[in-house]
Amino acid sequence: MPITYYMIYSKSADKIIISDTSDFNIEHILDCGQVFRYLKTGDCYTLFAKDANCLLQSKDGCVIIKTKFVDFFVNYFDLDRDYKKIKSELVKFDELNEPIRFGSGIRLLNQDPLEMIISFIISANNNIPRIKMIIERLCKGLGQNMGDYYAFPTLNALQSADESFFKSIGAGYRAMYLVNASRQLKDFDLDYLKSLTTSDLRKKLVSLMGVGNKVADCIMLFAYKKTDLFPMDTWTKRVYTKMFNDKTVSADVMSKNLVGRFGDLSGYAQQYLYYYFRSLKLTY
DNA sequence: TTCCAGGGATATA
DNA sequence: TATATCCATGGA
Repeated sequence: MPITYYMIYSKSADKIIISDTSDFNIEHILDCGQVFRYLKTGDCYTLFAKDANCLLQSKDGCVIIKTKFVDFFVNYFDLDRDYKKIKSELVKFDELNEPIRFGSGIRLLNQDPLEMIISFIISANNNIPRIKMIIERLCKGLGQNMGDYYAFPTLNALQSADESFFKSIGAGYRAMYLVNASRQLKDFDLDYLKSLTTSDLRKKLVSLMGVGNKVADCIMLFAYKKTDLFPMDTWTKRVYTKMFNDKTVSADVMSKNLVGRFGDLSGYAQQYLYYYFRSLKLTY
């Protein structure tokens, strides 16, 4: 039986080395809108996820990930998935040809469900620099002090905060959503939810205050690896309009039509399209 | 000054 | 079920 998979990385106690960077690009991964907690310092990036951190650096054609949390980040960066295969399937769609070439090093991260729920409630009708700033203040205000950084807050910490706190960090009218959603989450088993179908999980997530279909799709894509979905935001609506020359349909119908087109790889297709067209500042 | 950002809640028909 | 309006904030 042939072995079709090969390792793109090696790991030791304190670092991961990505030897094949054709499917791993730091900028592509960080700038495609799935993650908000990172800093650029010189030619390095510092990334924070849940209560862990790592340092990312390109060197001699490799990417080095320095961290105390090696196994956590092997999973986080989705290193055991074959992105060549995914891209070879998606590139059969003409409209994905250039976006895949442009964002060839994108990977869909396996992020923490609670962090994604809170982050994407904050993301609604907001822009990425402000989302980053609000989340940074959130961690500083409620997250555990890890020494040289702050962890993402636990659910208990989030539940201890009131509306005035969330307003003080700049959340605006989403402050009330964050208070209510945090309360509602006491009845959620976030690990169990992964076993639900995309449709059932979406129903569960949109019951949270501040979570609609788009935010739910982002949570499912970035925390639960549900890829038979296509989050429709202000950019991907423009992509749809450009692709089909039709801006009369609702976002839900757009999403449904695109999932009909890209199937189980829709979530990946969405990231390539989002990253490419946002970089072009596509307008109607 | 107005528009816009990884939209959602609410009222209304 | 489908559409209209309102919502904090700050950069462009």
